[in-house]
Amino acid sequence: MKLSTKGRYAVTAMLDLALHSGNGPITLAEVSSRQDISLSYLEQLFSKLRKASLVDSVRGPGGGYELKRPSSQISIAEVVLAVNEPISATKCNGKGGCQDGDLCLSHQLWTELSDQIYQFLSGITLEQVIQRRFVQKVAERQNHRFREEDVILFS
Amino acid sequence: MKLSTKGRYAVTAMLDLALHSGNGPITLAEVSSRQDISLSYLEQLFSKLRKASLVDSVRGPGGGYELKRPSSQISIAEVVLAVNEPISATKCNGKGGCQDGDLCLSHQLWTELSDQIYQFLSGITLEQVIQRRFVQKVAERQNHRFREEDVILFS
DNA sequence: ATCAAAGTTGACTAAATTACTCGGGTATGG
DNA sequence: CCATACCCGAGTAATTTAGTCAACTTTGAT
Repeated sequence: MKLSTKGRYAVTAMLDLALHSGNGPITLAEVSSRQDISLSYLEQLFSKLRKASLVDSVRGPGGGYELKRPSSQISIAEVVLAVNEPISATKCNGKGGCQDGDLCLSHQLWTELSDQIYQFLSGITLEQVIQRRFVQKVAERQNHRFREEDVILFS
Repeated sequence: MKLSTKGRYAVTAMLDLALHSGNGPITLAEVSSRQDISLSYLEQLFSKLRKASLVDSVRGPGGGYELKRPSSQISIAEVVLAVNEPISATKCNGKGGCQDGDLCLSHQLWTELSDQIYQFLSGITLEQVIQRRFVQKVAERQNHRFREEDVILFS
C-alpha cells in the first residue's frame, strides 16, 4: 500500500467523476480542466483504472468515462491500488540466510502493517467521502449543527 | 502522510534498535549489516530521526544510537513522518479561482484522509509491532469504527 | 598524546518514480 | 466524412529515493 500524490490524483479524478455523474459519460478534458491535472496524465491513470474495472469508457463523440459501480461500492483502497505499482516487500531475496531472522521478520511486520492500512482504506468509499462533504456544506448553509455521529468519517 | 519504502526503512531500523536495546548504544554498522540497508543511507535517515528527537546519539568508540523513549512510546507515525518531506497538499496555489471549487475541496478531503491515516498509525507503537499485538489491537479499533460507520451511513 | 571508533555533514550521483508531452492511432455519433 | 474522444507507446523533465565519497568531530582506550 503506497500513499503518494499519484494516488491522490486518481482519487480526486474519481471523485470528480462521481460528483458529475448522471448525465452520461464525462470526458477527461472536463476532469482535466476542473481538477487541473494534465490530460495525458489522466489518460494514463484512467487506462489503469479501466483495466482495474473501476470505470467504463465510451469512445467517440459524446463519449468519456463513468464509474463502473456506484460510488458507494468503490473504495479508496481500490483506486489507490489501481494506479500504484505494488510496493515490493521482498528485499530479502538476495540475502540467503533470511529464513527466520530479523530481516524477514520486519519485512513481514511491514507487510502486515501495510495490509492493515489497506483494510482501513477499503472501508472508505467514494460515496462516503462525497457524503461527508455534502453534510458539511449543508451544515454550514443552514447553520445547523448535526449530531457528531453524522460526520463520523473524517473526524 | 506518505507511505513508501523510505518510511519502511526507517521503521525497520527503529525496530532493529528496539529489538537490540539494553546493552548500550547500537552502531549503524550493525543495523546496516543486519537489515541490509546501506550505512550512508542509514546515516541520512538517523540524522532526521535524531532531529525529530526519536533517537539519541553517542559519539566516539562504543557509541551509536538508542531510542530516546521506550519503544512503547514511539509510534509508527512519528517515525514515518520524521523521514518524509511533508506531502504538498496545496497544488491549488496557481489557479486563482480556487476558493470553494471542487479543486480545493478535494484537496481538503485528501488531507483529511491523510490525517486519518496519521491518526491510525499514531495508535501503533514500535512495541506493539515487536509484540505482534498490533494486529489484534488495530482490528479491534477498526471493528469498532466500522460498526458505527455502517450503522449510521448505510442502512 | 595518539589512535581508532563512531557520529556529523555536505556534496555528489545513479536509479526509480512521478508528472507530463507528443504523435500517432481507433471507434463512433452526427 | 469528420470531429470528438478514447487508446497507446515512446520519450522526457522534475523529483524523490538510495547510495557513495570525503572530510571532519567527538571520545574511549591504550
